[in-house]
Amino acid sequence: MRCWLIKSEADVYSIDDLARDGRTMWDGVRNYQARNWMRDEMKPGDPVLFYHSNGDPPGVAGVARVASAPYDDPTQFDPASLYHDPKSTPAAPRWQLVDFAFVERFPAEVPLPLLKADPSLDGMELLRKGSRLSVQPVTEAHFQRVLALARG
DNA sequence: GCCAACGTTGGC
DNA sequence: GCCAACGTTGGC
Repeated sequence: MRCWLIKSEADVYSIDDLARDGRTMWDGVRNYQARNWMRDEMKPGDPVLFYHSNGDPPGVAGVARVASAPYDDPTQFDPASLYHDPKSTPAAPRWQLVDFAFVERFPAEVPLPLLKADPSLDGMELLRKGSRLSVQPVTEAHFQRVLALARG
């Protein structure tokens, strides 16, 4: 089992939206590295930190878990979708995704400055300068540390 | 709103 | 295959 982190802008799709929906299809990822993690490495049941990017401050808002095997992102075939990819066909799809299910919402977000200030999180991909990957692996130690921070 | 970091595209 | 131009992400 591996641990993960996914990013979403809270005003686009937040942990509260996931709590309401129960589970969701993580569509629209159009970065090959992020796709590869979902397609090749994620397993149902893997725990996932849910990060709100672009907040003031940004921070980790809760926990989800991988809730499906990978499958083709249907939005790539839909000309009406923002995520339509004209170079992608059902016979040769480019983009795969997984579903995520709600696990918990933290009482308060763990803010990015707190993560940055924590020496035990050194090396976390999220904290790397210039890191933009929206789906990324997290070590179990880092995952547990974020949970500990969330529980104060 | 600014800008650094990064990924992708396309000309050559 | 190189690399400049461009678009996007995301913190500040």
